[in-house]
Amino acid sequence: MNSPAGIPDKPSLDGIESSLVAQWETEGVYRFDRSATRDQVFAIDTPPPTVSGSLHIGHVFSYTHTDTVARFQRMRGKTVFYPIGWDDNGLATERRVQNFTGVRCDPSLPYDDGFSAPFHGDVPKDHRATPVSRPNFVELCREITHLDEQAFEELFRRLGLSVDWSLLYTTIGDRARRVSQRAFLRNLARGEAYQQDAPTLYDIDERTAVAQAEMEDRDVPGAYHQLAFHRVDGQGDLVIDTTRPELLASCVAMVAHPDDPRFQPLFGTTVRTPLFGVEVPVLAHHLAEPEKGTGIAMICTFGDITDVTWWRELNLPSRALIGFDGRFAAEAPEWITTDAGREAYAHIAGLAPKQAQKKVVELLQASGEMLGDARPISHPVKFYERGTRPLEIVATRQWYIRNGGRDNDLRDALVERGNELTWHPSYMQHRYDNWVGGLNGDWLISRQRYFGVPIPVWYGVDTDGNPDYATVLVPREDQLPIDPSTDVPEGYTADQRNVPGGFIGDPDVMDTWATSSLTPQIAGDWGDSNELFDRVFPMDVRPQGHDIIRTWLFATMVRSHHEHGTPPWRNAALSGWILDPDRKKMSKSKGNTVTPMHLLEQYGTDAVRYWSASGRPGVDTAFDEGQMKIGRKLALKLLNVSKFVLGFGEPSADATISASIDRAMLGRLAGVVDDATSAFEGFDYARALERTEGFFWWFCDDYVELVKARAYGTQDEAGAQSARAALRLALSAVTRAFAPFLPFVTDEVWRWWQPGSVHAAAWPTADELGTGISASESAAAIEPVSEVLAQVRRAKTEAKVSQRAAIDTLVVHAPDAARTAVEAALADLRDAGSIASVTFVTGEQIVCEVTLAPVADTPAS
RNA sequence: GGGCGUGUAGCUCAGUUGGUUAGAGCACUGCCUUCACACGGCAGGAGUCGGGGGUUCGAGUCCCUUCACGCCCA
Repeated sequence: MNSPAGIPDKPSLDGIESSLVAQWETEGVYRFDRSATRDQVFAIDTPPPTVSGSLHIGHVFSYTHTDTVARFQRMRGKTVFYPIGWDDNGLATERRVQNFTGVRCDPSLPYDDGFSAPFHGDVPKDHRATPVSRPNFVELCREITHLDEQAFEELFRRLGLSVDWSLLYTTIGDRARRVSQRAFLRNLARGEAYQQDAPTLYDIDERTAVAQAEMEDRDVPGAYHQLAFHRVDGQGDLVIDTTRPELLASCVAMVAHPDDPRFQPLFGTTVRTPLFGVEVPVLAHHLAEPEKGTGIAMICTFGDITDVTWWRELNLPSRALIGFDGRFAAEAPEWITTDAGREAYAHIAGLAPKQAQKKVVELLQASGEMLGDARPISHPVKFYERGTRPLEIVATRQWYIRNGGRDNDLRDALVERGNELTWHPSYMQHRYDNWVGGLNGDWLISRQRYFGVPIPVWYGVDTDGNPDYATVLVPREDQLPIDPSTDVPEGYTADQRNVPGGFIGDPDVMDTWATSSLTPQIAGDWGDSNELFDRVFPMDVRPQGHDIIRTWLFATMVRSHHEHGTPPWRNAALSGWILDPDRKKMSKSKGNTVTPMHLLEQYGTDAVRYWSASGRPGVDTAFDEGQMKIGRKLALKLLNVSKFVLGFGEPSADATISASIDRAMLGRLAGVVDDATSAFEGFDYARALERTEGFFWWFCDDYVELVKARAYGTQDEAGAQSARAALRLALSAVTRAFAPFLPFVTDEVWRWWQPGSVHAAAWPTADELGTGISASESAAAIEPVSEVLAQVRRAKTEAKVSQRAAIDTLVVHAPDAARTAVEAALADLRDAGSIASVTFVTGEQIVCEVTLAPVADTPAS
């Protein structure tokens, strides 16, 4: 058969990606229409990937899921707002820059405009980080992230994501800084943002405060130490168990459960701490656990979060000793008044907690105030999720945004906002509810870091030269973005910086989540003119990983609730993770990640997308190259069957689809299209793919085999026209139904015979297939025919002859209804099976007796 | 300790409100060089649906209980 013009003789998948990617860009297939009204728009709040290294196969997986939905909605006629951003600010980037270039930021240094980084990768192990100014450090961060961003873009384009690249943003870019600072100032004006001097979880290595969402418990070895406190009434000792004896100098009280009869008589009395001799009260609080240790504990400021609660609720003094450097204060504090106590403190002054513990234990053992030996245990301790040493609690001034952690009304309102979302899958909402319900403080957003969005305020400086944090100077919104370390507040001049009566800039930046919680506002260009924003907000869907519900999803909800009084989206679509073959989560730290580029090259993009799209929403999925092989097979099959079907040529203008089996095939396809459509509407791309794929293989294996002879013209003209028209109609619909999953091969074959891109074509509907045949009628017409065909094939396989081998007689035992269906397709069956004659016998089930034609002995005949 | 999820063939997974004999692909085995496709086609074997109990005419599906694994939180 000669291929018509436009159809290659040897269709191939090789190289189709690069030419189509370029074509899509030129044709603007995925360009957002800024004149569309909100009801015509489908808006996606795409996750901006963290730019700190390389993309791995997990990115391919989840971004493909969203892309299939975007393509579906576009084909349904929506104008799809599908932006992309790079999350490039934050600690992850700072670390990468430090490790890659061998520098560290020292904000006290002046800018050096001739500076260049000592290394670009391969920093020697013995290199001591070169200190650089903050502006130089930020420049390096921008340089390195820019390189990474180019690599990300290349991969995402190669992956065929139908994002509108003209909507690209970065979380450190001007637009993001402007939006982030504007939102903060609005929070501040409404009282949702506030500063507070309070105990804060603090990473002493990174030297920054850490939010509740960023910490995690890790089981670490520790030990119980039994310490004797001395009753002031001289009636003996009170013995406690503690894992942190080094904090003894920070002890402010003892605490036991109010119902505990062992300690009830002691409430209201005082004891003296061992070693330091500080007099502290014995108090009652319900959080004290009678079963834990000796049933009574010491409260230190601050050993853990419970200490903070006790400190607050029992109105205790603050006796913090560990500073920002993670070391004990150099001078003995004023509350230690005895000479012996001050002498003891001198031993731990300036030490880190671990060394201090060792020293305190030695001293206690020497004084006899520690009973017995330390008893090793394993217990959970709070860590910054990126940190290596336990968090300390340090009293500092920080900025917070109210998130319901200290306000039940707000908490309830945020839970209610969660109810306004449709969650996919629905059980993911529990994680949100649990997280919101379990909050125990507001959201700490200030970070003592460098590569981030500056907190856009200054403070007055009093006549003594001390910052007056109560006098907050703010910029106007039209001045944003600003950097308070270089910009000057209105009414001041630059030479008034840091001088009495002048001003001082806030040195901190915002937590990266404080900016990424505004992705809908950043992507939608929220601001003075909301021409774009009003067309896209609230967005239709937030796709994201289930592990960041407590951070990204929740934070975005908080900002939108405060600013807009609405959820930021209608749907939340949570994707699962990629697991390695041992069912462990793929992550960089485990070293089991797989990079995607070679897979895209080896199997083709469509094949990798096929594997991705077969991972069901929210379900963790094993990395499986086998699925990619199947995806490649599928793409090849579509290529080949398209060539075959189109090779029959166009049916005549008056062709009618009259053959029963043709109409039944289209009826089955109509049901599949309906199913795929409703699956997609519920974000279940995997089901849409599965249904379409199931139809497609049946179509190729059975239907095409059955009708190909008729389509060639072996029967009458009407039959040929019917087959050709039905084949083309089905091919068109199937190509479009596969388009969201296999964007390359579908567009390749579509362009052989249709104008424009398949991605600009309409999503198939049951109506256009025009049969009006129900699913059960289709099945009744098809299944007996498929069954007979299968039995004929089996007979040939068992006889070890070719499927082309001729059959003399076929006797079909079948119930009447099945017989009617088989007779309707009898000519096709005889062609497909090379069957000379067929007779029917009434029977319960379909059973075929096959008599093969004798095979000639001589090979030459 | 609380919450959520998962457990179906050697592997990866479908199985919608309970309804014939539990499905698909991979892998494996056999056959077919066939005129769209050998980067192919046709066919085959293979499962006590994690265990136990219950509801029901009927349970992979609903209820209870238990085990294993994973995740989130404390």
